[in-house]
Amino acid sequence: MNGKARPVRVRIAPSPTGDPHVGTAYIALFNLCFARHCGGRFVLRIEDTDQARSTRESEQAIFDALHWLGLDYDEGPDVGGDCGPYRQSERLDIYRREVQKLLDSGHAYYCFCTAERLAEVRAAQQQRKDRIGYDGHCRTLDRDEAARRAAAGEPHVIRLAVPTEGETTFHDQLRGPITFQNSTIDDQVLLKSDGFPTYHLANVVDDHLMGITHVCRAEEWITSTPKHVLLYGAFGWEFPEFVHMPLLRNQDRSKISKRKNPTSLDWYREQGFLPEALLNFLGLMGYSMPDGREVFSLQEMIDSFSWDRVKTGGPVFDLEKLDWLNGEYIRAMPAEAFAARMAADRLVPEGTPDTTLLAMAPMVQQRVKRLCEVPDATAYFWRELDYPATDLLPSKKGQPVHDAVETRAVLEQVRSVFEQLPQWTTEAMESAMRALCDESEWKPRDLFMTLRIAATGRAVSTPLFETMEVLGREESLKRLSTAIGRLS
RNA sequence: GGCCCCAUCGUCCAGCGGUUAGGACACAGCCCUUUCAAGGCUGCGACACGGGUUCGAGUCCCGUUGGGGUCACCA
Repeated sequence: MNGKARPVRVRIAPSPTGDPHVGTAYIALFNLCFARHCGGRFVLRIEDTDQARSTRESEQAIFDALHWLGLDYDEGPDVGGDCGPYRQSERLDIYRREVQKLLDSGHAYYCFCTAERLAEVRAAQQQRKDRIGYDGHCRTLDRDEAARRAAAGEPHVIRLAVPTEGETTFHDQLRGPITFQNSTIDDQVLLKSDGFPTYHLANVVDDHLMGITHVCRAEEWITSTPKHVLLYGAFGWEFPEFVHMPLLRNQDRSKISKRKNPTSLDWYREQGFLPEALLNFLGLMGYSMPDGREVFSLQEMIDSFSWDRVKTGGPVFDLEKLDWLNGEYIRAMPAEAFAARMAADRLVPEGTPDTTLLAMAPMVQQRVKRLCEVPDATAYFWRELDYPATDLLPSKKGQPVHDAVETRAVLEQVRSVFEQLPQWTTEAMESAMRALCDESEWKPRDLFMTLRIAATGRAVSTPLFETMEVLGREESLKRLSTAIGRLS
């Protein structure tokens, strides 16, 4: 359709407002996969044309989030490139220069309508159930006169003169041709009264100047695409290929939103989702591997990438599946890596010996889905937890199996066995305890649970003897004594 | 409401005219088992509806319904 020989160049163009959005990562992922698959380049452009809402903090958060995810761009504000500046607020002269061309060719016109008038027009249209849009009031103004007024400093915007008749069609990579009647397209503002361009103008000008060959963005942009197409036409520029990705959805199928879903990438990072897992999950939203694999790396997605494998239906964002996937990635980590991660993320007390972390790692990895669960899941490794004495008494279906006297007696036996155990190892402890069961009325199940409570303070824990091995003999005996004390 | 997009299990995907409609998450049961996990096995569960086209439609076309997006000097 176009760009036969042009090297592939794609971009994401987030606006730096609020927290870095999961949708940005989603679109970035697909752009990056396509670019890398074709040996093209992936660009980050900051669309900060909304002076009121854009902030530098938000911009920095976008950089950080993208880098955290490993969605590294080849060009961007913080990494440079040959097509800069990559921040629209630094390209204002370019937009003014370009929009002047449109003014000269009659494709755009000055508009002096006040916000009040526009509101009135809109209200009237709404009441009459008319088409909503600018009524063309200033379109017929004398060109020279309008230019004079503008030059004299009268507040104004510049609008696109959309043809009143005919239709505009563009090709979407995933959806085929999409047609709009020109009569339904508004005379969009191109340059705002503050001298800043609107998204529409800046986006088209920059995509052209930056050599963007494929505009892959979210589905919500489809309705503004004909305006962009008209702009390319007015400028006499070559059209890019358009690719509109489906929108991520809330459970109720509305566009994913902060109120109904966590949308901040910072949140995912804080919760302890691994970048690889989040990327994999996002890839699952709308994409599938040729062999049906659900767990795959970014590189594997890049290698297999094809628009043919992208779905158009809007996927519901399912945190439960992300949790499962994150668990898969956590379990797949080498124990050394997980241990290092626990320390680096301060999920464990500072100064914890590597040997301890390494011993714990396999037990913990298997039991958490998010890294943020680690501190609670390992609490009893660092301190003796409080618990009611009754937790120590084994019961079956609510009926007591051993009373406090029996339980205390067996714990004292256990303590003396453990004190004399030649080796403080899982194997030694387990065989000693099973032997004790053979000689007493205690079933392993009951004894082990009582010991589990004594050692960890919880009915749910990492494997008993492995845990006690990590705790060490001294600490374990101390906790046994505490338990015995509670039954006195 | 106008315009535009979309439509296979509850959810995410496979299917690109001929399939007992497959997999994953979740859920349920069983197994393993010192708890919880993890793992294994089994089960539950879908082509929105109506017309065409065709020897034959989940697959192609049209309509209906449903869902979504968009109608700003926000992107």
